[in-house]
Amino acid sequence: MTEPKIRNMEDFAAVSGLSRPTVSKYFHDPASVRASTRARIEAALEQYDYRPNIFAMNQNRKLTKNVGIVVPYLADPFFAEIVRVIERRCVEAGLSPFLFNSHGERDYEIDILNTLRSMKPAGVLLAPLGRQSDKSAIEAFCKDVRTVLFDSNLDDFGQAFVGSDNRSFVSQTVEYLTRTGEAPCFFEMETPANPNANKRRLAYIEMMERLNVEPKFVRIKGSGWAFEEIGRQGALKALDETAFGAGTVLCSNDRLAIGLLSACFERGVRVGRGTDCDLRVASHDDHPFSRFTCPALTTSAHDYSAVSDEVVATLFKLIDGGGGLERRTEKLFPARLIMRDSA
Amino acid sequence: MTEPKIRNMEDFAAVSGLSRPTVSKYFHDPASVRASTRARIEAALEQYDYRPNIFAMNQNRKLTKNVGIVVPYLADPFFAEIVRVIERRCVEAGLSPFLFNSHGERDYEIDILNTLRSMKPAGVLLAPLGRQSDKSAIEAFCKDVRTVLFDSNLDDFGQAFVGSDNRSFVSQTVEYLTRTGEAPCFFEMETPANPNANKRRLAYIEMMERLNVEPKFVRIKGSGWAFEEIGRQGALKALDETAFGAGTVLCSNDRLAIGLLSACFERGVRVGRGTDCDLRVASHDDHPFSRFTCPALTTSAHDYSAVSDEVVATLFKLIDGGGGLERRTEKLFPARLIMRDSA
DNA sequence: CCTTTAATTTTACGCGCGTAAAATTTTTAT
DNA sequence: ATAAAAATTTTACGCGCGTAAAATTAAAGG
Repeated sequence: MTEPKIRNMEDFAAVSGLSRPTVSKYFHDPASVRASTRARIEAALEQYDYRPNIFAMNQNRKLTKNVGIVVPYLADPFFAEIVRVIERRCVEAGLSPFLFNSHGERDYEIDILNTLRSMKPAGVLLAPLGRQSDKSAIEAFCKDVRTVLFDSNLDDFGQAFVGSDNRSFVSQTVEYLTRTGEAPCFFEMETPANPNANKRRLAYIEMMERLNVEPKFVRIKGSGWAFEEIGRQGALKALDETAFGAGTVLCSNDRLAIGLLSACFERGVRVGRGTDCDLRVASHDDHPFSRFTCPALTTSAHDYSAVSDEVVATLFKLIDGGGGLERRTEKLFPARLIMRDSA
Repeated sequence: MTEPKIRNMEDFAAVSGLSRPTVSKYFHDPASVRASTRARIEAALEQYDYRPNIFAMNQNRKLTKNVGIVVPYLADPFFAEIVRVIERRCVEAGLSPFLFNSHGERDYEIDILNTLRSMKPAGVLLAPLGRQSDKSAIEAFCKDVRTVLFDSNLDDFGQAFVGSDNRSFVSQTVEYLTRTGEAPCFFEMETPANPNANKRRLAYIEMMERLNVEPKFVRIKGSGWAFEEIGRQGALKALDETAFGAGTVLCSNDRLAIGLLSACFERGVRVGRGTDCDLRVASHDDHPFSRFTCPALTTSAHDYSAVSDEVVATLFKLIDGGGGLERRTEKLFPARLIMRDSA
């Protein structure tokens, strides 16, 4: 080809026979230029496949189309899955999602917030670490950048919170287990990283009191994000000490349950609701792998799709609203009980 | 505070008592300014916590410190895990990793490459989709941007490839299974998305021929990235048709194996190497969950750490080398057999 | 202590684009 | 057809920073 090299929007406008600002308008919103102009630009686009410099664009734009998505630990399939859906929604809406992983560490989270601040994003979807978060850093960030919290609520930071209703999760599993057998004991980490874990514990206690049954806990040690291994080790110890006396266990979350099921298999403890079984196990989250445990895990499912939709919808409200919402909103979605073979 | 508001580097340089370009040098490389100058900047930094505009910085920089990391499907824990390690290595080295997920789709991958091109990254670490990739798009991209391919090799694109040695994976599992029992049949998808799957099949055939045993395949239908479910459905069908005759199965990858184990449990097929077992199952990848299947999965492990280190080291060579490497390199890491209870 | 050389800082300019306001063209109403 | 209104395009300027080259300062050598 003997086409002249297109180095910037100026060059591209020249070959399109238009002025640069007109082309600029087109890239900001193709509908904002006349149809005939749009056609000319798109024709030139085919021929030269020019793309605006992303940095120069964002530098001066009042509002970039960037959206930050921050999760505490991306190697957790639960977050990988929810992020997968959210990211797609953003792209469909013409936004540019940027994905950040806090790696379970306070310092990473702080660095990410600083990076995001300098990216001047249209909005940020933040699932905070929880207990480990630097609350004052997050509070300061939320004042500067329009932020929607999801998964874990943190004080009243951000313009909105979208998550699942932990009480709904627990009430359904406890009710089901009790109705079809006996009230469960609660299997959880001693010092959970995530505020949802605390809410689930409280909901468990509340449910048990309503049923007039003494709440019973198996609390295991451990830190970090290797919940399956923590659950497995804790369960091995508990099994050896016959701590699950009752015969029905409700795990705080599916990852612990996966470890527990692995320990049961290793110890020859039969899990399920059959008469020949030793233990019933249920849990919360509907982790992507809970379908494939042995036996398949009975669990309370997040409405991944509804949560993702609401998170992105809230973000749009923030963006369109200009200055943000009038007041902070909290939206919680109920769980759906998924009965499988483990309980 | 009555401090003047710092709006840009000019302001910040003023309160530091320096010129803006000196401050600019500092941010590019703190060691490039005199110690006394550095001290003054850092003192001012404490007081005003200014951060340079990331877009303006990258716009003019010959080489940004951005690194693109692209994986075909982030909700696959295998990729989540390897990305987790790579990302940390990059941060430790002072680079800014940006994570992209191709969502298993050709169009996403193309869009990501376009976005990356406009980000003028110092380098890109690309795990391509494989069969679904738009080869010419990737080829063109690799010519413009210094790229290290990992996980899946694709023709001779990019400046280097880093991955695992599929033959090493398969030879160890086949050898082990054969030595401790009998030669396995091979469980795989009919039309795998990933070139590694093809290499594993060829390695299996080669190993079997060397052992003078007829290769035997169970090939299952399915498309997409829900490998566990595909494996489960395929295994249910195969079990019902007693297609695993031999009693020893080698799965192309752990995710299929997870589905297979789930199917075995459902059908009451006992998996393991004990005399009371019906089937031995082994696989490849050492997926983060393979430790927690029931029974725990015998598998060939990637050397995640070595691969990650090498990927990042290769990237550094590219960056430091300025124009890149003299010639394309390929580095393959051998697998490590992990004996667990499934075989 | 003075000159030469090296290290550092400043001057001066440009990057690629957004955007308000001015100029132009197109559409609508008369 | 023509004036008024609306839509669109162009002019003109600035954003925040990188960087080559010039100017300055510090270090080295005699």
